[in-house]
Amino acid sequence: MVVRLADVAREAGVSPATASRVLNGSSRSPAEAIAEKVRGAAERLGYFPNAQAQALARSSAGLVGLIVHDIADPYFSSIAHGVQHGLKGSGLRVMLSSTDRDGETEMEAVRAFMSYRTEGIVLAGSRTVDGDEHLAAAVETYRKNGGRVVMIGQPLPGTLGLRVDNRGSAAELVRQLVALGHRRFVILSGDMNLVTVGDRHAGILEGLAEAGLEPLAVLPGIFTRDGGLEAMTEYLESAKGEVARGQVCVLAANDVMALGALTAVRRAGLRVPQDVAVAGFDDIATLEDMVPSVTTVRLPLDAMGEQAARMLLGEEGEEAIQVVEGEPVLRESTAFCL
Amino acid sequence: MVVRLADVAREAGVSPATASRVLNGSSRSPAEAIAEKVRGAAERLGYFPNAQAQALARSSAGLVGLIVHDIADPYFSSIAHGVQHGLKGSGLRVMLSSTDRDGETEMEAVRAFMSYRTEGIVLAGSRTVDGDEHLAAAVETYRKNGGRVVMIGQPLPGTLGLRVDNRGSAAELVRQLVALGHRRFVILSGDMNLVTVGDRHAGILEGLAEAGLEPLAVLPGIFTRDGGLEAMTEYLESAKGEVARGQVCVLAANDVMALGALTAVRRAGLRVPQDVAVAGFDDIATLEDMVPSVTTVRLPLDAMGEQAARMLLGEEGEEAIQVVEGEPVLRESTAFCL
DNA sequence: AGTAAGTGGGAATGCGCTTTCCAAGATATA
DNA sequence: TATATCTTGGAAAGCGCATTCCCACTTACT
Repeated sequence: MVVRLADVAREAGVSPATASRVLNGSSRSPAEAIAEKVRGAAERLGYFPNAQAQALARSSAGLVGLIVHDIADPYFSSIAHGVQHGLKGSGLRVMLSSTDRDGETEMEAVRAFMSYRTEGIVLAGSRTVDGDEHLAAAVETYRKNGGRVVMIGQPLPGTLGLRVDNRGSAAELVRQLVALGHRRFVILSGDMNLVTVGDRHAGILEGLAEAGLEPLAVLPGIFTRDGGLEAMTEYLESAKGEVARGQVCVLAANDVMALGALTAVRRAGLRVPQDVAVAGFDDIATLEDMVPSVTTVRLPLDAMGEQAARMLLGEEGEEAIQVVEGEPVLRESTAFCL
Repeated sequence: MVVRLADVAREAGVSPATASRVLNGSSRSPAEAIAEKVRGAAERLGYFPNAQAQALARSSAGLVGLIVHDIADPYFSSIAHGVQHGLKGSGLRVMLSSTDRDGETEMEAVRAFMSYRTEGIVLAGSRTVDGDEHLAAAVETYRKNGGRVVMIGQPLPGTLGLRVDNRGSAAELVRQLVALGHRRFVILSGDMNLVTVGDRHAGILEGLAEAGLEPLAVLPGIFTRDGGLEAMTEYLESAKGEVARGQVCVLAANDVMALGALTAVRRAGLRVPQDVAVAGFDDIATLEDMVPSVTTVRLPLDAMGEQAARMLLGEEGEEAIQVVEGEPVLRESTAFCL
């Protein structure tokens, strides 16, 4: 049914060894006349090398693993795009795992990638405050077995990765907002068990402290658009007075939460930014088409994915960890209104 | 360095055959006492099966391929999410290829998936009007070699798939807009070489024709947000008069183009929907947070991905092709203004 | 012409696992 | 007790390919 290398060799009247040398970039390549015969035979028979067999023989599978929390989230899909792009031309294929933020699923992905002998793993998605020992152990095992791991966000010790300066960037955002005149902040935090959330939170508090301020409220929630919508809706219900007293500036833990919050504000019949100013974090693509445009901290997501891929390929010098600074981008959604 | 099954077997004092039977869901399972010894040994040694070797021995790799035009595009990332979800529990892993709409890259992906002996391929992304013979041939070869192919959009003949009724849905959208009072339409078409674009275009014309209308203009462009932005900007430059004469309704070939168009309109200092109404197609997630909310045709993207996965698994009866109807969702961006 | 060095192709081995196929022991039936 | 029927674990043969040797043969040089 399926054409094997041996079939091609027979058809071309050569040995499997020769056929192999012709069809795969071997260091030794046979005479052109023979090579031509082999290629002709392969073409005629419709030969496709069996990647599993190659992987076994070469003990290298030509795969890399990509783990993200949610591929439908623009944050991760941009990174995924960058990774694909960065891998282009390397001959490596990517295995994707979208874990829906489930730790067990994430571990399972690492184990699977271990089994598939992927050359490396790009692991995007926040670490959690408490439950990472298992993941760390799995990653460690993976590395011991010869795989490279590039983490985006907060690299685990020993791994390569891009460390996003969530804390510093958040603090800087707050500084700029304070300079604009804002004083009354509400933090829309997301799941505090996520390290990313914690860091951004800490950065915000730091920025506020520098100005001698404290947040009016801290709203926990889920780290998604709907999470932002819910938490904000609830807040606006319970704190009508606060908002009536003057413009409030909501600092969301990421952009999708900010979008949810934005919608919540509008549904409550309030204006952005006059009544409630809103800022996000990440600078996902759709943000620039919003009206009012939304303040955020820009992260070069696509480039980060690409760089992660290059680190995996070992093309990035031996800088184990690179720090990514976010750049605050002040837009209309946080215009200060007396 | 790396632990093999044979090592586990030796450690447990059994044969490799027995170890294999214990550790992988074989039909024959040894006595519990022995099984326990084997599991213990595997655990102690940190054994991970080599998926390549298993694939070779079983001649089945436990992989499925997923090909999308651009994983960063919310249309595709939603589908990808659905596919992942639909595969959950099947033990299948997904190999991703984001092709950036390049036919050659797409072909390469099919070939790679052929080599990796994936059980099937989910192929999302529009066919092109002219250049599909190669793809069709590759897909045909793939199928002959025993793989299933599920196409989302316009299934090629012989493949399984979800056929999106682009034409009918577009016509229906137009009907509803006409009923609202709109008469002056501009079509923002995207690359007419894409079948999806052509179908939606045809549907729009059909809807217009029913009302005895013709489009004011047809703007070709690239099938992305920036494509929409550019084409619309250009149009607004060159057709100031047209817009001044009264509200124009722009029908974009998809949502991301519509978002670009929206921004173009605003940058030109015009109002949505009073001066220019805008409608998209797909109903990507961020649409609901836009102000004004954007009219579109809703496609159940996530569910489509999930269903595609199930079709690949053969869980969907033997209906080879299922038709997906889009549902027009009229929102503020197309409010009719005299 | 004779030897050394180089070339090019093939036989054979092994990558790590699954899966027949066997054999030996256990149990059952007459 | 002797024969038939299950069970169970192991030996061995692949799965499809890359690659190391090895050998036959050229070419270069003295």
